[in-house]
Amino acid sequence: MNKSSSKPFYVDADRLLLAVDCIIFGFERDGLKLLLFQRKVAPFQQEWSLIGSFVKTQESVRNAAKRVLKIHTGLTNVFMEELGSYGSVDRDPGDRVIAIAHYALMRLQEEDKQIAAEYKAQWFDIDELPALILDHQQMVEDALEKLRRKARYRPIGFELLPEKFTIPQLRVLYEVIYQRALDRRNFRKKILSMNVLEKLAEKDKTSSRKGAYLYRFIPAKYQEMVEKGVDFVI
Amino acid sequence: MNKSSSKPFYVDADRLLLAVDCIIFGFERDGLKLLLFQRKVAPFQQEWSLIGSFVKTQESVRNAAKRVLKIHTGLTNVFMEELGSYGSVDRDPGDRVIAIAHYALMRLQEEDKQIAAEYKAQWFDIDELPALILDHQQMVEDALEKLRRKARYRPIGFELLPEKFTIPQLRVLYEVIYQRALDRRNFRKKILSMNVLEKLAEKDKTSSRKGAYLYRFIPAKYQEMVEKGVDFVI
DNA sequence: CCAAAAGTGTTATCGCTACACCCATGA
DNA sequence: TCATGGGTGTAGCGATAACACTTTTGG
Repeated sequence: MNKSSSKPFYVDADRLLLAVDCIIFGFERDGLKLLLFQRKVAPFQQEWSLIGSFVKTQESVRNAAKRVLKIHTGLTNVFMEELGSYGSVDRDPGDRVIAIAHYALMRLQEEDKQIAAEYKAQWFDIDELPALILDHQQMVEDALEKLRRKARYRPIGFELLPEKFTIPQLRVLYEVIYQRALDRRNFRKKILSMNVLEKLAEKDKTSSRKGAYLYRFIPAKYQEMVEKGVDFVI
Repeated sequence: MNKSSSKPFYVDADRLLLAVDCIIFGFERDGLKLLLFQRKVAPFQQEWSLIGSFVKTQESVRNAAKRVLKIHTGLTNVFMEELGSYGSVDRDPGDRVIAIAHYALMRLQEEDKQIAAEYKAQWFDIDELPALILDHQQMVEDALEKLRRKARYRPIGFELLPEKFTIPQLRVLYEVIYQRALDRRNFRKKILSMNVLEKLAEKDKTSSRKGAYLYRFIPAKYQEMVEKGVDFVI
């Protein structure tokens, strides 16, 4: 396949470089993390950067973003969504490049940290980020804002939990996203009133002596909730 | 300037066609309209299409969208926002083209209809659209959903009104966006409780014998509201 | 004088917030 | 036995929703 296309249409249009950049948030009990890596190519070689790649002629934009994610984390089933385009003329002194930013959300586990290390990538605490190249700082800020807003009307947080989880785990997740404490009783009440959780007989005892009951989403109800766009927590 | 760039970086990356498409909503008392035109170029020549254009090397994505808007409506100061990218490989049989869709919102006036006519563009009732090319139907649906969601936490509707407007006008606007009737008393109460409106001495008598008082936004309060992202109406 | 739209208040309900004590358990 | 996190209920407040009559005025 020829890079500049063999088709007979649109022959006068400019051809541009199109990149995807991924803002990858990691969720841990003590806060949100961001995955950054040291750029391998010039310009700005070795500086801290979001992970990204150019979009190829034979892949969709979304697949390009998935490819980037897989390469740098090994993961494929991660919540990811488009943030928006960054298309000013001079954003990249290396050339005219339009970036389509995507943000992803994942639960951080030890294995993820190791994978990241292999690629010279590193997880940073969200409020202790190093200087980033280009407009990546702006992308991160925009992604955070979108994430928080989104969490209000889509059950985003749920994407981050294992199949079975406890209510305190779910609450901590939202506390991390919103960066503020939520009332335990009110949170439980609200969540349970949605009737999307099924209480299991098992308990998780990893974080307390007493143990907390595990829950699971009822798939049909959960799906319904996603579609209706339920107003969530705050 | 060379189309395929003279810079020394990123030489191995594919170069793609990037387009902007604009979903232009027009607001009238009797409902939302959409601006469509008959495509001038092959493939799909003469079929109904959103308005769009390829992004040039020397313009930002946003400016490309503004350019499209200006060409087809003559307007420059219109509320417009990015909707998202449409980047699947086969979306355009003419070539590999990534589209970045934008949606815009404007108050429809007679003059706009004339301008549109000159360009063989036409305003359609939102629920009487003709078949559209490519994935434009999908773009319109996505834009509508985003518009309605957005209207809940940003004072979008206000962008559509003239400087002086009546409360019934504002209400009709939200009724058109949400496609349902709103209670007159509750609407007025809620709007006034926000303290962003200044009541003027004049009345608008174009739509009733009694006449309705004109109002104006208090710029500082309005700005504040935009930034805080007030929860709105429903 | 009447048609047509503008303007106005009250009440019931619901959801959110704030808040404090007991429970189960492993060490 | 005690330290730690899990689990529970209630009362007050504010916001929303439902609802009907009066006012103005051009024709």
